[in-house]
Amino acid sequence: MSDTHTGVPSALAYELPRPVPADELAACPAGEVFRRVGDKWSVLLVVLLGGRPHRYNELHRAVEGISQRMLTRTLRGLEIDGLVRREVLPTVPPSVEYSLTPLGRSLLIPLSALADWAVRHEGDIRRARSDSTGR
Amino acid sequence: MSDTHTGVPSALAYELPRPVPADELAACPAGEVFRRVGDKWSVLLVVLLGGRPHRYNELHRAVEGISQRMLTRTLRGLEIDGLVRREVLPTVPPSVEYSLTPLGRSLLIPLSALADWAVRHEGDIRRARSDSTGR
DNA sequence: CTGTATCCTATTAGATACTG
DNA sequence: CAGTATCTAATAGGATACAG
Repeated sequence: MSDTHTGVPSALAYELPRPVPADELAACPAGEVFRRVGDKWSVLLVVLLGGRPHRYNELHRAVEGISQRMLTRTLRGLEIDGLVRREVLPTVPPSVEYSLTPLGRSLLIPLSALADWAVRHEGDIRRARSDSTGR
Repeated sequence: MSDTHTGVPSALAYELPRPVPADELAACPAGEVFRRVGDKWSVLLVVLLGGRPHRYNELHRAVEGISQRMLTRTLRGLEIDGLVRREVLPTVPPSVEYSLTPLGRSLLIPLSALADWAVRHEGDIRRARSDSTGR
């Protein structure tokens, strides 16, 4: 890296879509999405449903740690935003199947990219944290 | 479409890194990252600093709506996780410059992919929401 | 200019009990 | 099986005042 910082940090700049001006960010829908996806369970559920459809209690067992309340709430939120589809099957006793909509599946792609980043840089973050905390 | 599919339901399956098994997700560092990045201000600040380094009050003005408390707290969090660098310049009065670390810049890439998704599907989400709520 | 400290509110999430 | 209802604890976040 030859340049200090007279603009864009040079090494990665060509890989990035573009520099984003500040005023454009404020009105940007990205904020909404990051909060939808940034809660405690949404990503987990989306990725899980990305593998295959699941029934309610199936999700409850798979996620481990989620309360019924939060499972229901999170699924409702995802359903309202059009990411998840809820289908009641006419069985006795009733069963409900949750699956990703096409929109939900399309989200899975950038989501996976971010998850990938997380896996690759897990160590960096933990190291940085313990440099701050531990010492 | 001639499918050689194994059992993956989606037409998008071949675009995805892989189906993620449930037990792998629980222990996965992705959750940590999505929460770090899912709070109200982190993404905004990271993307902003991705454009160029900023000083404290510069960020305070650029973000608009953030309190001093949250600006400081969010920057500290990002610094602790090694995404942001804080440099005190020996001026009078003192000035502090915040910039992305290489780790922070690398995060900018998947972050931009997700932001891109948000921009492209903003309408879909709003439509889904109003189908549920307002009607 | 660059923060800290304090107080207060709203939101998130967990636990538990109950229902069609 | 697939939820709802209620209560409570923890956390996030804003407003304001003050400080080096």
